[in-house]
Amino acid sequence: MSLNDKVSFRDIKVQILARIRDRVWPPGAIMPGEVELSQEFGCARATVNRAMRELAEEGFIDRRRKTGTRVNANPIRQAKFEIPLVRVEIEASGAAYRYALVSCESPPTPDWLRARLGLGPDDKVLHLQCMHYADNAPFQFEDRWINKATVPDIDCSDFETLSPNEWLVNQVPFTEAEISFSATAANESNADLLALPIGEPVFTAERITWLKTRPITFARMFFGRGYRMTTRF
Amino acid sequence: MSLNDKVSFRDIKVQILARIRDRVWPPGAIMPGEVELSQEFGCARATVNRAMRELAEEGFIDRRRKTGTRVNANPIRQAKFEIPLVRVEIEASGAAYRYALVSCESPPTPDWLRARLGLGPDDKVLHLQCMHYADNAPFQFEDRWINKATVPDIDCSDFETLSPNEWLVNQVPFTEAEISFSATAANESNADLLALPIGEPVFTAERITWLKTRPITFARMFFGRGYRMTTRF
DNA sequence: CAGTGGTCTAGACCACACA
DNA sequence: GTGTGGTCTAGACCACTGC
Repeated sequence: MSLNDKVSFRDIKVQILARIRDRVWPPGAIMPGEVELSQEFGCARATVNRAMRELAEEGFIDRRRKTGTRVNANPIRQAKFEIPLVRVEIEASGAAYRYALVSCESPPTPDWLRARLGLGPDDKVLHLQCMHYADNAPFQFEDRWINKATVPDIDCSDFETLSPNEWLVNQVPFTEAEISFSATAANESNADLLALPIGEPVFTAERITWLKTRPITFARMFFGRGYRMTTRF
Repeated sequence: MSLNDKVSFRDIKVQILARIRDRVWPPGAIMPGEVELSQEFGCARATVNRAMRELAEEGFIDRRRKTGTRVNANPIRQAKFEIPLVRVEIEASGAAYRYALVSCESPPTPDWLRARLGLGPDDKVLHLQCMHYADNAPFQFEDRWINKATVPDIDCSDFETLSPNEWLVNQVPFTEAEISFSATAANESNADLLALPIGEPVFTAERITWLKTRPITFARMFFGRGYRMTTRF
């Protein structure tokens, strides 16, 4: 016989989820406490605790001291997206990756960028544009500004063959990032490179990264026709 | 004095992250084992374990039995997005929410939908279209198909005043979902409702949900001008 | 104040993966 | 085999919060 196997926190998660799904504990209801459940399941309270902690992280239940745990009525569920390097994303799809630098210069810092990143009046930036291809089809056009104050040893020559994304990941750690996604229209600066007519919808990502409170880089990424970002849970 | 406070797994996370950021343990390097770290930090192994487990979940490190733990070279960091009800999202922004049903019918099931959801030849569907407004400005156009086999007690009258999204959340639990985001062009069916010229870029979300293996609903959501999905980490 | 979750400990055994 | 992470336990104390 081997019913002696210990109860795993995974088993408990499954059980609890089933009861939530089957409305044994309907949305908004208070569930039994950890002690009670640990007795029912025949395990330590810590085990129940881990199960419920994870369910709370996943947004199924809401836990508060003293009040107890209740089933979440509005399942504000969350979608996770992995944000890999472009090169990795392309290679994972089985396509051949190719990188090309389009332009690189050190222009005067535009005011909008100064405002966006909170740059001081004397901070200098590097501006560069590059393309990522998948099997020679345009996959992504990257338009990036780098704060020279945060990344001093930087030069256009660094990016002849290596994408700035990859270079930065390897050279500069970051502590915070903000990403946003939107739909924009292809314009003069990116339509040609993406092989799209001007005005065509383009899936667009913007990303700012900081090291502590100092801005490192601002990047806009324009994806080729038909790009989708997908997740499942 | 009170240096006697116990070491928290949070403290350990901070310490470890700092060492990773400062390249004390460079990307790809093997870190000390749990036992060693617990001695260094003066705490139980379980505490170090929890800290490192969370760091692994967050994608900073890679853990394997026997081999040990190494710092992730390619920070495949992940972005989390909350997917709340439209109504909640709008109200959270401080705007007034308004819902309007555009159309509702039970047409023959189109072949593309049959294929997309894996429906049988006799499965019937409900098709409905509705609008979500924020302060009377078009916020989202929702175009949804519901599988009547999975949601039997359903009728167009249910959606006169309550959005299908909200109705489904309250009536039908789901176990799995797939969401994807893309950029599309406004077309005859949604341009008017969103008050956009045809061809204008539209941020678009598609969502399929299942109860175990049975498809519940397929929805396309088209967002009004300038919509952005943002996250920070 | 009292009840519930949050966390830490010390110890144990297990599972996996590499040598 | 043997070392590392993975998990469970039993017990303890703490922290928040509603009464």
